[in-house]
Amino acid sequence: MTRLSHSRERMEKVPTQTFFNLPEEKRERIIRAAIDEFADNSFHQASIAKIIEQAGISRGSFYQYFSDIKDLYKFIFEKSGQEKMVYIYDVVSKMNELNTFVIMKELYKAGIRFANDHPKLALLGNKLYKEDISVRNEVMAGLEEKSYQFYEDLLQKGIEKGDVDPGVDITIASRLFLTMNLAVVENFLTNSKHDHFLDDIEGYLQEVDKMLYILEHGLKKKDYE
Amino acid sequence: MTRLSHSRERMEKVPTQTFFNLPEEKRERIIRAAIDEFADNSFHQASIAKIIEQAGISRGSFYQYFSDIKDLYKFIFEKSGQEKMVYIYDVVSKMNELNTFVIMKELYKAGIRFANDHPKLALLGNKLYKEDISVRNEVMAGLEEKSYQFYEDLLQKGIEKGDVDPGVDITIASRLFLTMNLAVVENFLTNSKHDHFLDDIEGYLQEVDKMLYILEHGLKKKDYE
DNA sequence: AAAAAATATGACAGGTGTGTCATGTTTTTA
DNA sequence: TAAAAACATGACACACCTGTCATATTTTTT
Repeated sequence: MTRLSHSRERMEKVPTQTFFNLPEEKRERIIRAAIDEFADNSFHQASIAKIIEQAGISRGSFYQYFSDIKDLYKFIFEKSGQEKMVYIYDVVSKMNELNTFVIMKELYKAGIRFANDHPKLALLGNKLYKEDISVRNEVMAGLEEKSYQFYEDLLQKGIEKGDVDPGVDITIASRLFLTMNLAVVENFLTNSKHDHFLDDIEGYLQEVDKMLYILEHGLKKKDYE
Repeated sequence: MTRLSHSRERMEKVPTQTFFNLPEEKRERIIRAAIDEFADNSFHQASIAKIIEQAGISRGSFYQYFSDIKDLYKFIFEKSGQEKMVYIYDVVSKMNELNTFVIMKELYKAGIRFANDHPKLALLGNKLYKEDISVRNEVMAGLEEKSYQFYEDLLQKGIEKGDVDPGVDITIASRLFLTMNLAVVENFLTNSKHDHFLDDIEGYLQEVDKMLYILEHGLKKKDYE
């Protein structure tokens, strides 16, 4: 209790307490408007003007909740991360038992399911990974390194389990893995927009299998002569 | 001759004839300013205001050479492509003789040498590949498809030569190859900026070897039991 | 119900950018 | 050398954005 009252410090929270005191409907409206804006625009193209316009709040109010658009971006990105966790939690929890390549496949699949259910969040996240390092550092606040670390651990465990070739450079492989994951989601998002609406994403998952086949076996022809 | 005179049509060239009539020194100043601006900023952040400021020309003059900033971007991107050609021409010409994986390696190496000699051009090109599809289509005008086609041909020849596993999906593999190429160059550019200045790029090429090892052999452990 | 605290508002100053245009200046042509 | 063509210039109108602030409204506290 004393704890709690102490937590109301002079340091402002990053979305302000005021923001969380808001009636849920209004708060949701702001969040939705922000997601739309960040899904459609790069960090620098996104504007407070458009967000408050769509959310139907005044400029003055915006600054009562966030100190600038970067704070809002951070908040939305974190929320997105939490939502994505829901999709990959099951896979992560089985990381020690399953074969490394099965894990990888499940991670890719989870990523696609997330993108299917929350296309705007996926879009927004992918956009962020394409931003300059300076923007990424400001908004993701070290989350990127965490991703790499996660994949490095996965591969390291894979070597210990005997699944993964000990000859591969783990740092490089994890970069490759993350990059490929982004490309896979990106590809899914563009295809599901333009082409036929794949209501079942199973068809698309076959594409992922082909991708993983390459990642697992390489491009070289096996069993000569 | 009649041909040549006919080519002076009512359709305005895209950098205007006026631009090419300019004294070389002035033209170069504009090109340099544009390269700087496009290397430092995204398509939407780049501005005519800053370019003319650095080049020391008036706003009115700019519009005598280009109809808007997109035209300038196109022009610079094309120039950059021509310059890059110089680096990969040798490799391309040997495409039929050499082993497919040797070709790939040489292509990566050529990309790195290009980035080493012309970091701003490489930066600018990499930035463009990260832009939205709409921007890419406007500026690259189908050049992207050409890149994919090039890699698909390389892989197809590889299968015919017996180098490449016929089981791999060529479309996906070519996407992977292009993506990796971008990542490699990106990585080189960031490293050569922040860390120690690698005056010899040979050290960095070892990284590329590790990358290609994965692409060639995959991540899976070989020779079981 | 009066005072205090919390929340909301939009006008405003100031910044950056674009494309145009009337007006110069220089070069070429006749 | 006079007319025409080519080239250069920067002020201007308009657009879009940001962060602040005096003021108004609502809610909570006393």
